[in-house]
Amino acid sequence: MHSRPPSAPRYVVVAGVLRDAIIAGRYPLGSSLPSERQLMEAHGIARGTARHAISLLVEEGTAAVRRGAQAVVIAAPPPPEQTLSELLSFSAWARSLGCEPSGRVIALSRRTATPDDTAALALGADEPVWDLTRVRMLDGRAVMIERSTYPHRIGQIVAALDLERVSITSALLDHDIHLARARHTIDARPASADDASLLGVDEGAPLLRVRRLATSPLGEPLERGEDRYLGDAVAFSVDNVARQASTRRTADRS
Amino acid sequence: MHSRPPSAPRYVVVAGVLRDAIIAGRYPLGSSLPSERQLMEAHGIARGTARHAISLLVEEGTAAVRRGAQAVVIAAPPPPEQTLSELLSFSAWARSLGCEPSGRVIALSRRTATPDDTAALALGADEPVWDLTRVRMLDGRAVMIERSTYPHRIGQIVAALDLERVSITSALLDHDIHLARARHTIDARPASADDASLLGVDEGAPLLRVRRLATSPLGEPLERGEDRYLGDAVAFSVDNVARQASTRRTADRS
DNA sequence: TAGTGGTCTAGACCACGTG
DNA sequence: ACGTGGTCTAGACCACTAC
Repeated sequence: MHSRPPSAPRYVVVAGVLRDAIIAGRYPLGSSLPSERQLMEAHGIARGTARHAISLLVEEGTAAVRRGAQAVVIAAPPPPEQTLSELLSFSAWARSLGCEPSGRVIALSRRTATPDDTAALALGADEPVWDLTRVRMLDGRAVMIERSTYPHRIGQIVAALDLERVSITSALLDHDIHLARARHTIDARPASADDASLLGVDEGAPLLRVRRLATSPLGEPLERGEDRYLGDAVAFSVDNVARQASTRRTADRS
Repeated sequence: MHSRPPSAPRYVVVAGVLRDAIIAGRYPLGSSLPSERQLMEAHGIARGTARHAISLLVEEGTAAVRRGAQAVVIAAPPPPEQTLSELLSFSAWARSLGCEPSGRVIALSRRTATPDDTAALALGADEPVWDLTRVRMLDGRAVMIERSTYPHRIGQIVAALDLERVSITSALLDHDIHLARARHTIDARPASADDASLLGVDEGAPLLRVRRLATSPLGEPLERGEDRYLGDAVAFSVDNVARQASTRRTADRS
């Protein structure tokens, strides 16, 4: 069963009941969910609340709705992970895979922001920033090089951490700093000589490059990063639904 | 101005008014949008309708809301593209870049589905499928190899097309077949000998591999594809918001 | 403390698809 | 023809933020 905190909104509770019923096989793939009016009756709620519940299932890709027909189950409910934090936190992701995450700090230093940094991180001129380079490992195997740049306010906190032991994401949370949004840009690049020696591959080997800008709930940039993954170790999955603007192909930069 | 069809829902109209005002500089980045009560007054609408309008801006990443405070502008409104169709249609994407799309058919053939196909495309055993391989070009430069597999029902339609001239996506639309959802899995692979000669690069060059499963609004698989892009010609961007489950890193398959 | 967004109710009319 | 989801109204109470 999907357990929920005591006083969740009614629409969240109802959505959870439906999810559980789907998992239990009560509504197989392709079958219809109860109509909004039926949900009103069954749970003693108003129609708006029933609609809200179903809309949660639609957002997460579990159900699809058509005008004039009841909602249809089109996929199994996803596990209740914190998807974004898994994407931003290597540690959280590794643990969800059942792997032991580890890391080695290659470099940590303070410097003056370049014009490039001030634009991307919305800084004033000449503000200091922090650079952090790490090699990240799954069960002892190096799979990724992570190069991050932090504004000084964040870098101060990061620099004080035991980076081999604690997760930056969760340490920032302790300081009430929430990474709430992120934009990732993904392409393929050949391994440089540096990359190659850090990851133990040949120079020129295909790496998946992920450039990242993570922001607070209000859009203030908190971290700028470039990760390079072993091309055959990691993949990114994206779900796209018509009418949602989340993923796009971008032009070449050559 | 963002023009809209005559009888759009009120909440869409109001959202459009807000978008236009943001673009016009009336609500700069970081400023507050009108409160829901103010929108009720200004547009003569109920609060639910005002909420709905703002929620559109939140979904598309233009605004952010916090309990107790008015919504805040956190980004410029995105262009009114059909993002998914741009992702699924090379032609539409190319035109949005101001490039001339073209393509060359390498192979088109019918064969019996493998167990792999029947699982991915939800087919019966031994159903026929169609394979299509194309090289795709932007302004005459080969940037991508596209390998698609279609169930027979779709393949029939595709095989009858002048593939050098018409877009498959729009041709399917004429047959009332809507590609409404897609899952993309992205990683980096070295160019095979075949890839290399088709794209005019060296064997082993880094390619961005995108595996795709496109489905109807109800989740019926319509196309399975594997695209290989020149690593330095194309990138994918993903926007992630906390609490939404759209993108994830997946484990290695080695 | 005043105003805000988050939740919820109880009605209503419409366009649409399914039976 | 009927039931469905899509839209919209007009209230209400609460928890939270800003001042």
